Amino acid sequence: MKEKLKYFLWSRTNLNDNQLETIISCFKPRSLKKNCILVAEGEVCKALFFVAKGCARIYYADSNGLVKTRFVAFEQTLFTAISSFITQKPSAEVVETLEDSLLCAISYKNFFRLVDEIPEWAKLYRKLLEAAYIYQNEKIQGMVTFRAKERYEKLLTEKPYYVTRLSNKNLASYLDITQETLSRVKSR
Amino acid sequence: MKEKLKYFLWSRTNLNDNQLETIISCFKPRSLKKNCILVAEGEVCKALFFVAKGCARIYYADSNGLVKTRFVAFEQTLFTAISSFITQKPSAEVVETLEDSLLCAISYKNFFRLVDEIPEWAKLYRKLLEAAYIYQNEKIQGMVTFRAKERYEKLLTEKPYYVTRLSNKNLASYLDITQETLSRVKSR
DNA sequence: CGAGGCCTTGACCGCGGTCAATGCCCGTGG
DNA sequence: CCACGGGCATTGACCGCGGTCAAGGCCTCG
Repeated sequence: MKEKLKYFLWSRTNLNDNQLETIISCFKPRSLKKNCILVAEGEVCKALFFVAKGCARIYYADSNGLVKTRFVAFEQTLFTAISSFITQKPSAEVVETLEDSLLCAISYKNFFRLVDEIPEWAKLYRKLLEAAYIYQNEKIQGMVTFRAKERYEKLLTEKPYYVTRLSNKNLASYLDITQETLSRVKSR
Repeated sequence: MKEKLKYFLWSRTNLNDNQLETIISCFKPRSLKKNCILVAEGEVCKALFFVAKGCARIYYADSNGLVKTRFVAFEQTLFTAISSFITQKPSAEVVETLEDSLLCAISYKNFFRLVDEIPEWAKLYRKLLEAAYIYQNEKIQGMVTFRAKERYEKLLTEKPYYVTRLSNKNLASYLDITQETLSRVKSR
């Protein structure tokens, strides 16, 4: 399982073997059933995760208790409840597996120790933040400029695995529409 | 004008005097009338700006040509068309002054040269990215969980200067509603 | 002055949310 | 093995928020 993490880091950074080993030894493997809560609402997010297998989502509940999915992490991605992870304040967001999954987790402490000690790791962190920002920005644009049906069709062509791997319920939540309208949209 | 930038950096970092001077000397002051375009659509954003006086906004046009305001930078803030600045690809976003303004600008080259040379500056950049991410995340949450009237009222209590300093047109664009509904919402 | 932009108000209507009924699938236990 | 229950998906009826279009008034600036 750690091989995937190693390959992921190796292919995206200029870390040397020593550094790679130090970093990877900080990650702890975790095998989880589907629908496991990794970070609960109100809890401080103390880890960052890598998905070796399966997938997980990050969601929050709006004022009416409706579930809004901010992000779905599939294989080969690093993710966490970023805001809480950065600020170490209680998280409005919940992290939950959507399938039986194999994850690797690094603690807040170790993560930021490495940021201070290994410049190349700090650089990776910067890249992550940049990517996360750009992702959020595009998501906002999508939500603001496209209507329900267009958002679905865009996702279907750009990231079809979202449509195939997620249940309608979760997909609808990710697109910020209701199950019912997703169902209608799908059937033309 | 540079005094404000100096104080801004001094109060937010641990840069020593030498470093502060190097950094500040990289910024070029610019005095601009209102409604000046700093970065046009399709142009690569080659600078990051500090607002000493006045304000500027970042917006983009949706598929129908409607203007959507992503961010408004008032005094004492660093800002840019982040996505384009990071990737050095043509910007979908436009940067425009909303009032007669005094800005300081640092070029892409100098900015990232400093990131490599001065760790404390790299740290500031990280903080900026973190803050930008958290800002976007909250904006998404607000758009998804509140309706037009609630968004306006939230902004009115949390950042009243948005309501007082921006024209209805720009405020509506920032809230992602039309001028007409903003007008109706304001009059109860 | 006139022209153009901004704000307000009214009439209309469509997207998509809400509620409800029904059917389907699947895991669990008798 | 089947019966049952709960979650998910589908479909229909309804309706409200907020967008669109249009008209009229006001302010600013050349």
